[in-house]
Amino acid sequence: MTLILDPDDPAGWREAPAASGAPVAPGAPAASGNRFTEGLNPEQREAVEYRGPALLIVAGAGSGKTRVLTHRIAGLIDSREAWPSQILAITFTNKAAAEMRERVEALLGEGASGMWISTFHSACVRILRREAEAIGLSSTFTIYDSADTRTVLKRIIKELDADTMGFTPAGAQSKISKLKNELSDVESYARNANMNDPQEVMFLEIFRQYTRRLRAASALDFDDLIAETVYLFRAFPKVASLYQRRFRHILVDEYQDTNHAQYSLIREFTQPIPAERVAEMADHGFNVRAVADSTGAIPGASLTVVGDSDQSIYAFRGADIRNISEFERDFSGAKVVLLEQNYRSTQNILSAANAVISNNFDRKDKKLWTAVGDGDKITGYTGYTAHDEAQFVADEIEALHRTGVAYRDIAVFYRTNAQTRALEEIFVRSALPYRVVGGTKFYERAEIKDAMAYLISVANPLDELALRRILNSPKRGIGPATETALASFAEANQVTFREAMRSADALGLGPKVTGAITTLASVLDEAAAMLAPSAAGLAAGTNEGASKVSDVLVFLLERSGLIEALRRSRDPQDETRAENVDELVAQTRDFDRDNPLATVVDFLTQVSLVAAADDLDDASGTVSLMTLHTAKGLEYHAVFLTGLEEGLLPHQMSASEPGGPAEERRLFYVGITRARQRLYISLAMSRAQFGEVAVAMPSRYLQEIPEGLVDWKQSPGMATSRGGTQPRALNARRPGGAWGTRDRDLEKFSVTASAKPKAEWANRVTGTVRDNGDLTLEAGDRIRHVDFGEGRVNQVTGEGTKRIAHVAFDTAGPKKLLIKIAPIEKL
DNA sequence: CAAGGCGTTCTCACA
DNA sequence: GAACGCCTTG
Repeated sequence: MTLILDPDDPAGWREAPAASGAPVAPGAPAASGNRFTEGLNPEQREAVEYRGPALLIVAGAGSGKTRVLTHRIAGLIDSREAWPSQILAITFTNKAAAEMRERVEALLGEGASGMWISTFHSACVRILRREAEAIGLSSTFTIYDSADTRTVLKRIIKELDADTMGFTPAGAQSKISKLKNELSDVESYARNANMNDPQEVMFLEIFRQYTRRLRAASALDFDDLIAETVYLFRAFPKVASLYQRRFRHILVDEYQDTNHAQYSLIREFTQPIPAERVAEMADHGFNVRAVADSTGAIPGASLTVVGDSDQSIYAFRGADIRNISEFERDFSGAKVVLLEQNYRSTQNILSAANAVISNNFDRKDKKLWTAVGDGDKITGYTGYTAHDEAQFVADEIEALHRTGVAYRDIAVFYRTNAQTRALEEIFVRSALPYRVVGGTKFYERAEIKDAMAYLISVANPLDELALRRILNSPKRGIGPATETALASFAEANQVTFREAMRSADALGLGPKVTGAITTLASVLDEAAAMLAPSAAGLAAGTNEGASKVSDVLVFLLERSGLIEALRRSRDPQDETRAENVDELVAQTRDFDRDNPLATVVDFLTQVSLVAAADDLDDASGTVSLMTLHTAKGLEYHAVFLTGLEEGLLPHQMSASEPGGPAEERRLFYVGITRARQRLYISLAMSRAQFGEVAVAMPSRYLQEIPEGLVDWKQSPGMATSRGGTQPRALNARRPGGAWGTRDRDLEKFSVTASAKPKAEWANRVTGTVRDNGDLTLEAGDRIRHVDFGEGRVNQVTGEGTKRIAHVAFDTAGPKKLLIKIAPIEKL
């Protein structure tokens, strides 16, 4: 095995300053009173200054943990206790990583190159690409996302006829993911499997096939990225030692969401290096003296973790809350610092959060408090339909905006992505600038996946999945039968799918099909040649002389005919698709500009690892819509929590999982604590599911908010007996318990849903899109709106199809309407 | 043998 | 409400 120096990161191996050589005695305070602790409260200061092998910072929501982390890192570097290159900080998203780097650099007043601040997945990819050969992978391995994984599993299940035994791609996927997060592989699973159970035997076969296929394609799934890095370190202690020697300070954010594999990885990073291996490394020319102790060994890196078990919301992907609750036991001599003072929210918001989360038993009691005062009450609203609820949200956003709150300081959260539809319809109609963060992402669109598959096929010729994807896209008359013929030819002749394509002549297919295949194969070969660096680049170990990513992509798009097929198509949707592909090209141009010597593989990696929260754009000046999961770690002046209904929050699927309702409650807690000044909670009494309208019940968590904190504009109680009885306090306990699943309540709801005039509510805001064509309006015109009645146009702004009428309605108040589609008529 | 049309299936959150 | 899979047609 060769010990590899980081070619693009020479600073990483510089000799460390003497100061970091001798491990600082646990508990010894660092120099205090420096500029990195000014303005911090005593607990924060302690978290910044403590020096020792292990530190747990229990950071309640909004307690300034990012500040503590960045100040801690800056302090370590500034005091010369560590070089930037000796620091490894793990964050949850790439955006958080970029932000942390900026803040550290701002504190230091200089660049801090060599510092690794990244997500678990990015750090692992970086290591695995460098050490790929050791574990029999190509360094250009592909990263499969869950859709890719599902496609592979679908094929396997079909081939094995496993669906007859009740196996589904989704089911197998989640089981395999769970196993990998526990660091189980096919062999270890096989050892413990009950071979008399046909179900288990079949699953084992699926798991084995899946593993084999990813291997053959030189591909890793998301879970592999972590697990393979752990295996690498365990199987090759010398490789592990390189990283253990280099990283002396490991910091992990959102520690409550780490799973077993990630935990194991952290353990590997913080292992000490025994004296014999240190001596061996010294023989290989590594400078180890600066970090070795008096016995000749290198002590384990110091570990700082930050987390809040109340914000643990990723149990579904294997996050183990015990990692944080048992930290002190795992790392003996660990110091714990508690941050409870909140600098984000008003007391009313915190009181609601505290009250809700206190319903989770089995937690360390922790109460957030603030010095900023009570603030406004929480505003509540119960809509009759999801559209009604969305209209409330839109109206309140406009009201906030009129008082001077910028759109970018407002966010709307929901439990499931499907809930965006109603919100978007209303927002578009209200001419409200918004942005859906995450969701059906750009890179998940079919045409983008196609274009990416071309790049992947060139970068990693072993990737059969990518090849099969592009085989008949654009349509070249290559159907499933031809695809199967190629696959069996490859199998029979022990060659790769790609080679089978090159020798398509030998398959005895029709001349047209054969021609299509060989043409595609040679286009890919030509593109592959573009990737090779020049002799000078090879000698220097850089990518010099290779074509730019954008050039390779444009070449592929043109020569494959993909872009032409989209442009020539009569399908109006293909026009948008062509634009999307153009957008992808523009992105590769940006990438080339920002990363001059980067490879196609670098681009593919970056795309694979973008997180939902990464495409947040603070400068966009729009309202942000996102799921509660994506919202973690963010904060807004005003927050709308929507769809607070049984079945959504808690989600239906959580009921059957142990700990499900408690995790859903934490999700609610995370949502509440994102708000700085204003919090809105809302729900609908009926919601479309499966395309059908279903009755919705208020979420059980709503009644956990103390009565006095919420100002209900329309409470669930009022809504049930609309127009009839007195408004009933939401929290009023009735004999037999609060509203929940009792039949009586169900009746009430269904009465409203069915007997109440449908004409009035079912279509209060129609879901259909109108087109008012070239209706012209100007200030002074009177109009009639289907929902809002009559009003007067005050102003018209915008151009063409984006013209917006600012209307003062006689009863409904001021609204902004997108003229083209608003259900209005001129009077 | 491929392409397009129609009935059937669900759908949680994410790197 | 759309993505998938099956079925018919070209």
